Amino acid sequence: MTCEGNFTKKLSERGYRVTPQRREILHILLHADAHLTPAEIFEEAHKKLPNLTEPTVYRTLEFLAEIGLAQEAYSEKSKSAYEISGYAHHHLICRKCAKEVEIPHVKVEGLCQNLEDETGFKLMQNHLSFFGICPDCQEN
Amino acid sequence: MTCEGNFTKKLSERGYRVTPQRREILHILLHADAHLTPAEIFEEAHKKLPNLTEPTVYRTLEFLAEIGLAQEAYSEKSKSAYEISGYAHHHLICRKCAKEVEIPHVKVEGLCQNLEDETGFKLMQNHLSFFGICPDCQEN
DNA sequence: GTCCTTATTGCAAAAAATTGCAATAAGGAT
DNA sequence: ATCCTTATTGCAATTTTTTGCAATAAGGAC
Repeated sequence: MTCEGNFTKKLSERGYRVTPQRREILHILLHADAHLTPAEIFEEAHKKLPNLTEPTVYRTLEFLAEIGLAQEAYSEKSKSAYEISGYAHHHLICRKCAKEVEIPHVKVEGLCQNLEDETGFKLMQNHLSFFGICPDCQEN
Repeated sequence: MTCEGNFTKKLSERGYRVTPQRREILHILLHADAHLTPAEIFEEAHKKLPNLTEPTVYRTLEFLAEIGLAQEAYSEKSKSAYEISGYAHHHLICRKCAKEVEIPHVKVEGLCQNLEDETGFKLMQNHLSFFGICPDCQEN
């Protein structure tokens, strides 16, 4: 089974079709160590699938996010970026140098629980982005 | 003094120019009860300033956010939206019906403090968006 | 394997957002 | 009030993202 097999299995189990395009995009997301923009994903996937088009990448990413296999990771200036859905985690991003620090979900869990209790909302929060200035940039 | 006077004053105090475009966009943001998209702001401002162009709206919003007079309020699917900078607050947004509940900053303050202490980052977090399903939509 | 249904893709076109640069006008100096 | 400097704007062109629709191909039935 290829590395994205677990994910394509979830697709077919849920009645969605497994296409080369979806397989390749999942593959790329799985091997990315950070989140990627649609443009980056297109560039990469296009090497393997020469007649893949941008609209397909955009629609596939949106689709994968909708069914929960990928998630949108908001980055600066509302440029969109995506990453594979894994363990819930969050990012602290420096507004100056763009350095990112990962925040484990446990840190945020208490707050989420409180919000759920108080508002009755069921949270689907698997990626928060906090912005700030990192220690290095504070000095300069 | 017009209603946006406080804001235009801050502009000139800090050496930025006060232009009809900036004045009008501030005016619109001030009278909005929610955050607005660049397109909505353009449409509105264009009535008063017929030869205002989109690029100016985009650049002005980005500029106002940069100097802290406005802030970007991330909404769904990374569409950008802006609101005037006031008291820090956050939103809990329903992914189904798009209903929004405001979350006062005090709820989030503790978490922010922890993150600052642990990472050394200085947070500039004046607007977080939490996503979930609201009580009404959970029933249906 | 072949056929059938329809989800998914690619293409073409449109809409939204961004960029570079010359023209304009804000605000200080005279 | 007029001039000067340069931040800011508008225009034109580009890039990015989205949409509609016909063509294709995934997956089930036979």
